[in-house]
Amino acid sequence: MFAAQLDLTSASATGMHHRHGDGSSVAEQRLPSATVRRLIAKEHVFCEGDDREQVFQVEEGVIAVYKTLPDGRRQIIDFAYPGDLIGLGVLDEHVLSAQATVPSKVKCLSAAALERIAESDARLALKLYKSVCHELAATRSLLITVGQRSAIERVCAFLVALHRRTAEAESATVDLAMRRSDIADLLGLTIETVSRTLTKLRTMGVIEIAQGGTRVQLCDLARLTDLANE
Amino acid sequence: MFAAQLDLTSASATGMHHRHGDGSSVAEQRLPSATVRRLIAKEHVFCEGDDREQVFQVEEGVIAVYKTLPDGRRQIIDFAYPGDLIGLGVLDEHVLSAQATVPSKVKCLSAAALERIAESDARLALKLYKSVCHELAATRSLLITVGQRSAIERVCAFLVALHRRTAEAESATVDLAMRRSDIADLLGLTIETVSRTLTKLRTMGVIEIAQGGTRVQLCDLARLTDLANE
DNA sequence: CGGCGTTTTGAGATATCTCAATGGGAGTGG
DNA sequence: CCACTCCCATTGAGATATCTCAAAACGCCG
Repeated sequence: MFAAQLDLTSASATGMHHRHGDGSSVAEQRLPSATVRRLIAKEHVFCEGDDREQVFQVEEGVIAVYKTLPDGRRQIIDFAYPGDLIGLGVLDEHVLSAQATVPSKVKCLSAAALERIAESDARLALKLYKSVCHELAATRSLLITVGQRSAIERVCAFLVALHRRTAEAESATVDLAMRRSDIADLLGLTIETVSRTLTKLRTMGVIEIAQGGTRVQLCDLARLTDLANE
Repeated sequence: MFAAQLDLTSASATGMHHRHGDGSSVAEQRLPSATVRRLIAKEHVFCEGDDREQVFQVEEGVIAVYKTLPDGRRQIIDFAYPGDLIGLGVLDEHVLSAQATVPSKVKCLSAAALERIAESDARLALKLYKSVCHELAATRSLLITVGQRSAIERVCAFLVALHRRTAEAESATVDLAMRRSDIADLLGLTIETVSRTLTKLRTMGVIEIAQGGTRVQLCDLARLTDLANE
């Protein structure tokens, strides 16, 4: 449920989520100063086929990373939350598109600079490696959800993962910060099925939905985890 | 359709540039000589939860990398073919299981040694990074297949990918080298649906099936690609 | 207040699954 | 060399989860 975790800025940056940051950043001095870009809902960070000039780190909001089939069907690969890196890869072009689901901010970093530095800096290269390993684990987890689970299991797994990923301490409430269509395209379901499943969970007393369907209270997290089948 | 691509032997054989200037290959000296392990069909290379002491490179055969849900449903994440690396990761334990689908051979490499070397060798670390990027791309591609495509599209996509991955020059024939159940668990379908879809493709004249259902001739590769929806 | 995008709900259609039976090879032992 | 068995693949028929199409309700913003 995260694109990549990487602490590129050292202790000087505050308010970041560092998950496996392990000390100061070597890249710090050499990376050109990063600019921040604001995005409105539905605005693209980049599109498939664009030159991969930059890598982005989410600062605020949610970015949906996705790919579309020729006929328009869309699979969301990942939602990127603050701290996550998007746009990493080995090619010159982006192979995925990335779009804000709500008003967001991203920090723009030079892809070339990052990779040039990594060529001589094992610490940074290893960090990139580990970040992508984490992203890979998240993608696998989604693959399992989409390949094997029923609609209700998928939605429960999504809610549990979202909670783990974004919940502030103690709070059993998650903010969806996206449309039903985004959840549907992540889970390989239709909007209607997502909606029906959510109301079924509400009827079962496992969740409560507020604020126009965007704020979800997880009343029975244990039950929810159980329904997700791990 | 591949776990990870990495030429570890040439990395050391061709000599890498080291910042410490000792002139010889770090990887070469410190990677313990690799042993080769033979596996019979269905034998495991490693299981989820095992200590991640080694990383393996497939030499012969096919290895299914998978994860099972508590209730036994299984999602195959990837088939690893000769040259592919399996077992890379950031944790001390394997999070996936790996099992030969046919008699196979794997080269065993020390995970600790590999990662220790990568800590001081940016070239190797960057290779690991790029390998995992490729694996990530393959997993995403499967995710899209499983999340968005119909049964016939999934099977076509599988056949096309298998062909790209394993076909010798000019040959329009692929060797399945696995059971229907393996294909089903990769594509998120049932054995019966895979079987029915295959015979439908045969009826349509797009493929021919020989040798007890393991050898498939792709009579109309263009059509097959088309049916896969890219 | 009106309009727009989104979500919810309903009812019927359908792709895929489930359960069950049949068939085919490959290997084994007589 | 021929049964016999086992495992796997195929085929069929009915069940069902999810999708599709359609309408109504909601919430937000100008």
